[in-house]
Amino acid sequence: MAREKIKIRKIDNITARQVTFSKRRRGLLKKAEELAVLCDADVALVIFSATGKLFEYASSSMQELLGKYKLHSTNNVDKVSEPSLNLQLVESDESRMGKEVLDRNRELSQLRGEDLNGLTLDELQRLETLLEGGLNRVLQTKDERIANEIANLQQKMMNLISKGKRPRTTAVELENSVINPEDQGQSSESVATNVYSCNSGPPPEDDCSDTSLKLA
Amino acid sequence: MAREKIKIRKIDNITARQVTFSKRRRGLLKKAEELAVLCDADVALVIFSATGKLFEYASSSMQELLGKYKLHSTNNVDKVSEPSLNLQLVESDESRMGKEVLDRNRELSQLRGEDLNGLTLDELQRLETLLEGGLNRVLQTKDERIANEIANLQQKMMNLISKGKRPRTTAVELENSVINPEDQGQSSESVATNVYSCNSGPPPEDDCSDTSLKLA
DNA sequence: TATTCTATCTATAAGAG
DNA sequence: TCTCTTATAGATAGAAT
Repeated sequence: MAREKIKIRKIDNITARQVTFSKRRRGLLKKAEELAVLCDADVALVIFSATGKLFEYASSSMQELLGKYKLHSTNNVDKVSEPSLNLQLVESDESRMGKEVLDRNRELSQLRGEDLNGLTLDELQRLETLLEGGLNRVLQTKDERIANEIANLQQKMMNLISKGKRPRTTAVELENSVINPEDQGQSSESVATNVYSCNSGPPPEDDCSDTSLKLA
Repeated sequence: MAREKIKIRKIDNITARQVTFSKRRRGLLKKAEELAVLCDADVALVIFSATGKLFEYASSSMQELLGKYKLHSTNNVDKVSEPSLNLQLVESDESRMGKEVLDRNRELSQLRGEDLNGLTLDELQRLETLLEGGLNRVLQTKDERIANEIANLQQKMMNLISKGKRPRTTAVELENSVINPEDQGQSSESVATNVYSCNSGPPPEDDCSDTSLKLA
């Protein structure tokens, strides 16, 4: 836009490139602000020079804007935090955590109160997907944990049984017993109770209390 | 930069503002790219229109750039989590919920990956409850939003109908029509399509296109 | 709304300090 | 590296479509 027309490709001459960077950077920042003001838009602009220096503009809070961006963009927060498998260990980790914290913070503040009213339908949709994904992961982990605990308990019981106690259920019956996932999330005690409930009737009081103590 | 010089402040006329937004947005995106190419810089640009629509440019991966930004900017995660904006309401709210937010933050970062394995069953249970609550709030807000949009559209349609158009569905039928929540989050147009789908058959082309245009 | 058409206004490439 | 100057390329306000 000046004396001569130039092609849009990396400027070879280093000095010229730096000069151009300085000029155009200013222009870009200015125009970013103008757009935000004139059109009531939210604008975030981040520029890193080739030497790594940072320049930025944000019409409001950069954090807010980036958080909002996260909601709109591929809500793959996980995918985002994963890809840096190869390089900078500490660095990428820090930035990842920072990002995570920010994201979560924003999400939390949104799901906490009525901030939700400020969100668009699309944003709500993304939040929903996000929360659902998290919830599913939690549920899955919980179920696995419970299944493991139950397995452990069964093992312990079988050990006891093999030590001479007279079982009210055989080993085979225990293995085939169906555990109701609805009754999870409690202590070992309640799980044990659950196992007992698979029997046809309640155990005699003496043995029951005895076993419960050992399992608790 | 044209017929007349304008002052850099919010354009009052809505139409003019939108037109300007469209033009300047393009210009800004173009210049962002030019700067990146010419000067070998890393540039990230995020623009939200006043209506919440997202436009973006990133010279490389937006994720990488934002991560890089996090490192350079206030490396301070604490300062970041405090961005309680500018309102007293928010602030008091923030301090009141401060601890809880921090806790949830930790929990949420845990539900991201396999960190869940470090949690006890009880902790998982808490997480589950938390997420369920948030999810419910999001869903409720979304449903309300959708219901509102639908109501608006119905009102518009009824207005059209009352202006003499011969309806294929009566007002009562419209009110009783069941809207499928799966099809939300889109423009008025798609919702209108949805409403039409509640009819026994597709509307004649002439009227359909006519109404669609007026609703869009 | 988004484009197209101009007349103008801005940004900026070169060059000099 | 930044600034100022100046000529020119580029962006865009307003109007029309």
